[in-house]
Amino acid sequence: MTVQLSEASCTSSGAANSVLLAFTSKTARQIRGYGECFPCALLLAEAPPEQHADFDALVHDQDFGHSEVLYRATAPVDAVHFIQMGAVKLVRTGPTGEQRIVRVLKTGDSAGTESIFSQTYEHTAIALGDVRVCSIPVALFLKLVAGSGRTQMWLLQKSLTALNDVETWLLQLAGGSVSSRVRIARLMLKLCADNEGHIHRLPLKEMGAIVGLVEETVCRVISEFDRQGIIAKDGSGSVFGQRYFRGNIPALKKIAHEP
Amino acid sequence: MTVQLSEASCTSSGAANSVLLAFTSKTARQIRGYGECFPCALLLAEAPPEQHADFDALVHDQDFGHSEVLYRATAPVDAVHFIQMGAVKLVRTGPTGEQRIVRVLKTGDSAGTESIFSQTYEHTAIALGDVRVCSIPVALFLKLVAGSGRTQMWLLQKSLTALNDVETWLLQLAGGSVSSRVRIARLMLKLCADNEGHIHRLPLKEMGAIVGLVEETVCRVISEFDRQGIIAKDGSGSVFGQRYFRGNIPALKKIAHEP
DNA sequence: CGCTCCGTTGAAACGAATCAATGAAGGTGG
DNA sequence: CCACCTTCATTGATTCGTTTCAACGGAGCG
Repeated sequence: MTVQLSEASCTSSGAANSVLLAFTSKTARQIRGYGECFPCALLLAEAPPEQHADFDALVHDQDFGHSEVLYRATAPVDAVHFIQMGAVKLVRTGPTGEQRIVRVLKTGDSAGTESIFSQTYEHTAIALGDVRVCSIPVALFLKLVAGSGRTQMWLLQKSLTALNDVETWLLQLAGGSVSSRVRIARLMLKLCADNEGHIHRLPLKEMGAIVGLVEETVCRVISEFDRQGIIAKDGSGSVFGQRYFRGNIPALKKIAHEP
Repeated sequence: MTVQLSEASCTSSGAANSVLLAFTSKTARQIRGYGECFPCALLLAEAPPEQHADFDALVHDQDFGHSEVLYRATAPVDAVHFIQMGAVKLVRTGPTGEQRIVRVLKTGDSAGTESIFSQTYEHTAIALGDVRVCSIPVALFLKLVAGSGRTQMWLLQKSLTALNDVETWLLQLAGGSVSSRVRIARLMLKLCADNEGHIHRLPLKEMGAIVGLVEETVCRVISEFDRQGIIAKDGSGSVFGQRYFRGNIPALKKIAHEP
């Protein structure tokens, strides 16, 4: 039996060029049970059979709780992680110690692959809420990648998507002539968790670290949105309400397109 | 005769992981005369002989003058360009029309490769000063890449380097809590043309488009640097003086590390 | 010569950072 | 179970930096 497995079911951002990524084989789930994780399925499907044992021995699931560290900048690169569930922030530290969140990874993204050619990680990766990942030692990962053109193309595509994301980030969120109000509206649109208006809720300080604003300013803007009924602090009191906003997406989009 | 050809001689930013890129063969210059251009040399060395004719027919040098457009955002992707000489700015346009320079490419970088999986370009690429590039139709490029794992790894590495650059850009230059003075000092360090203190001189408005400041503010800061003797408007009057500043690099570095 | 583009400078308006103080929530240990 | 402590969110008053508006001079060009 042959089955088409496309990344569309796994990725969150951008329209994947599925021509390159669809592959025909037994589904990964059938192969070994890594079906939940597209990258693992791809790697396994492309690996020569004699490496399957390595794979089983070295690849493992890992769970992280809120604000736990997946890896730390300047630490030696030991593994790459594929996010099966949850969100992860990538933090950079500047020459004078200033910190800034440069990306937020969601389900289907990979963490650490930026650094596979470096000696040390370039970011600190921190879980936002509960996170489940597949971890692969970097040595094995490199071996598997080297042997598979398809995996290389997949990685390349992921990397280009990430590049695109960061540039969009830079354009739309980073300071400059755009008002705080607009920047935060744009940020909220980026942090959408679904199509129901659920928005990942970060601490105000973290939002500030993304858009380059101070905690208090973020608070003021969000309070204003709240007063205008554009967002609500979903089920205040419940755990849910501390993890998500509920937002009026069209209204936010309108603001995001203001000057 | 076998010769090691490493990209170190071609790239400008970051320490290339030459293990991956060094390849053993006749040098490209010997092969066909594309030796000046590392990517062409690589592609040609990796291409099967029957494609060499295509290569000769379709790959050609191209020159651009100051502020000429290499390609335009939203236009269909037709070719990728390897910069042999000069500098190119990549401009993005936001939802509300705001423009921002997200990267500046220099000799050894490639333009357009970000978009090889897209239908349309993501940036507008504009020459800064005189530029010479090698242009390859994207269809041929994709064919060559698909057939060569080494080229894929090279592209991947380039892409990761670009990602790294943009994130650094975002962290260090984009607004937020960093003062205009520091941001511009950092920008000037990025625009260094050599080790003699020559700095690429962009119109004030363009500098503003990079760091997210208004023309006038940039002017004030630069005037201040001038008054303090940190930079000079190299040989005012000469063509040279309109293309470069002369800067006191250590002094600029000192400012760049201020809070 | 008049035109436009670019750089330059000043004065005033605005927005965000800063400083400061308070309240709500969660965790800890008695 | 409650007092304590820490962290996070909130709000106000003030200060500071950057934008905005405006005006002018110089360079290049038709």
